[in-house]
Amino acid sequence: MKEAKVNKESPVPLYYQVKENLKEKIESGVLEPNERLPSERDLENKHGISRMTARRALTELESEGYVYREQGKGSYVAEPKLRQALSKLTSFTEDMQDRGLEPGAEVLNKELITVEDQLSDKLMLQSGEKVFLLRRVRLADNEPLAIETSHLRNKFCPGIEEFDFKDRSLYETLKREFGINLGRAEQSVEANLASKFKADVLNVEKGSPMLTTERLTFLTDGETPIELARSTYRGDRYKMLVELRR
Amino acid sequence: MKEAKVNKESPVPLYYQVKENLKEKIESGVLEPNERLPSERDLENKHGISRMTARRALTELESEGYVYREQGKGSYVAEPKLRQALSKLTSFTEDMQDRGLEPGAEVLNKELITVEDQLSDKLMLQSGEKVFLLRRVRLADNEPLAIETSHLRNKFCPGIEEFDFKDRSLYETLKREFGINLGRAEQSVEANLASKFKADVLNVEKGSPMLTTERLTFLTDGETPIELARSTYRGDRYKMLVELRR
DNA sequence: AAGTGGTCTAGACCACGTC
DNA sequence: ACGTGGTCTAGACCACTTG
Repeated sequence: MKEAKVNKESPVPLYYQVKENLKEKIESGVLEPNERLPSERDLENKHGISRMTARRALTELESEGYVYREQGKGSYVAEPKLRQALSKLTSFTEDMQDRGLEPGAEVLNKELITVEDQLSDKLMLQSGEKVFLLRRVRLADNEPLAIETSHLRNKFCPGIEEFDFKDRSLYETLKREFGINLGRAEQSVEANLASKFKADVLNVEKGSPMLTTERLTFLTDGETPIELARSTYRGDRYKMLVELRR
Repeated sequence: MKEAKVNKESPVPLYYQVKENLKEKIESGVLEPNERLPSERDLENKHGISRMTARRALTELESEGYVYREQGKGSYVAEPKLRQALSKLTSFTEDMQDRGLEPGAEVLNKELITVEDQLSDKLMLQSGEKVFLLRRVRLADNEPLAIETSHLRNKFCPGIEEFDFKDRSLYETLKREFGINLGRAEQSVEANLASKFKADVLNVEKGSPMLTTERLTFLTDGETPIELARSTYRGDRYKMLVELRR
């Protein structure tokens, strides 16, 4: 009985389909913490795939903290706290999902522009190079939480301005539609006060505390800047989490 | 020509031998940044292993930041900065020195106490366990920049209350006087407004933006909490820097 | 056209944990 | 004895980059 839970005709890799399938069951609570997951051989039979493919889905879930595995015993759902994405390069969408909130967006502004000044320097733009500007209000469980302004080098994602980003992750679009994987980012974080405009959009009082981040994101070579994003979060609702080492 | 660089009789996995072999060449500088690594097929032939095994060595090096890979091109040595301090666990003293500022401190409060509530939970205190509390104003080039309150588990550093912390790094003291090395920390960051007390101490207006961090620091086993520190930085003077990785 | 990394198969043997 | 995850093989086809 090969239940058709994966689509072998799809361009989406099989291991990825299986992985997302399981991740969804974990995040939705269908599979509870410390509950046993299907074994590699189970997945092999159920989906009609090879063991190495089933295995890859499980090992990636393990490395992302969704699952822990014990030799001779099985694979189990990890405790939620262990999968908190600390100090990882995540999109707003992933960040909210990790916190158990429903991410959303309302597009304020979307256009192709040319820019001058320091923004051009940080992105190391060639002269006249076009930038895709996307400004969105970001929602968590339908409440406005942040204003996010992304500047993307359009030469790496031509035509991206045609997509609707209301319910679409920018990073996921870069990966799926343009084959762009991100490598690392340099981020600064500071505290300031809400301007009249931001206060109105985020439904807080003018002068409320805000957490502002500026993120410069690079491709996997670690050197080519692709995005500069500025985000302003409601200080009363958002706490940033970081894991520090050594 | 199967050069005997890996030992197939060893209990050490083949992929791990190949991985460590390459990592050593990268760290020693035999392979320079952006230099091409052997392809998967090269490693296959050179070591007499299968491609999947060679592949695993390379993909793990990639996920650890030693290598970046590009489809159709090859695998390359990553820039050292990418694998260095992404988010370093640093003291205020080190942080200021990195920025080229002169660190300083004024001790506001220093005492041995017993605590209840959530602080006790976070530090996983045994009942009745003493905590060393140290509250200081932190200075940068002789200007007040932050208020820092540390709670240390006194059982790991008995007698620490005798030291003067005016011009002495707490972390440096733990290391030199008590042989305590820190492993990792979980830190949260949020924005809020200055209270009357904090505003006075830091010489700003009440209601100014402040960046507040709470850091739970663990020993090198990664499990034993030793310090809980809460810091409040002037929002107009301090910007936190973080490096994020995929 | 040749080489590269990305995905996938259908087997195999092993170490480990449970019954 | 049996099922589990850990390692490994020897192929295969694909998409992509470069000469």
